[in-house]
Amino acid sequence: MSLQTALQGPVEQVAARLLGCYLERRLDGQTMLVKIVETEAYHQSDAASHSYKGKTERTRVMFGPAGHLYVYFTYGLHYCCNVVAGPVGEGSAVLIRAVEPVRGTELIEARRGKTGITATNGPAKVCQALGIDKQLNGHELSRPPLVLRINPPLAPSTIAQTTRIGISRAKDVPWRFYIKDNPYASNPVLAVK
DNA sequence: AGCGGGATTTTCT
DNA sequence: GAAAATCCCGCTT
Repeated sequence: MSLQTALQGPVEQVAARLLGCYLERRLDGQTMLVKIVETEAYHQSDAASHSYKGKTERTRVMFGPAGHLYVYFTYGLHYCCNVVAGPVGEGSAVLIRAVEPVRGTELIEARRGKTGITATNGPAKVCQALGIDKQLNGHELSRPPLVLRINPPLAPSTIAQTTRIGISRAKDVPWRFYIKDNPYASNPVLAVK
């Protein structure tokens, strides 16, 4: 399955599709490999999305080709990263909310100053762990030093679908996805809401 | 265990 | 000028 094929179609479907896929990050001569365990979908038709009000300097990448990385800065000190989805001209992307370390766990925990699930169970934590900042905004995820590797789709019965976290508009849109029973998914308790 | 505030800067109104 | 797709610490129960 190619990267481009996996990123086309409805963005909420892409968000579910990215669960179980790997991100490979080269940094300072070392490699970190993580599994995506939690995502959220955002689309220009969605009031919670940065792309809702149309293309701006900040959201330019969201409207570009699929497979690029959209990085934004928020709350004065945090970065969050998204995988751009859909055709050029459509403002859609998938927020990477949580990952599970597969390789390079020691480096990840050292970069975060935390161990265990608290090292990577939140969108800004993922960026800090993997060293993702504004320099990687617009980066092509088919090329080093940051590669998105598509894995076989997970069985639907292993995926949980809920409303999104940390937004004030379109709270009822159930576009958050995570791998059931995965301890690295952030705050599973919110699933019932 | 749960709540509340502070950090800190980009972006849009 | 205010809000923001967050995180962490410290205080209270």
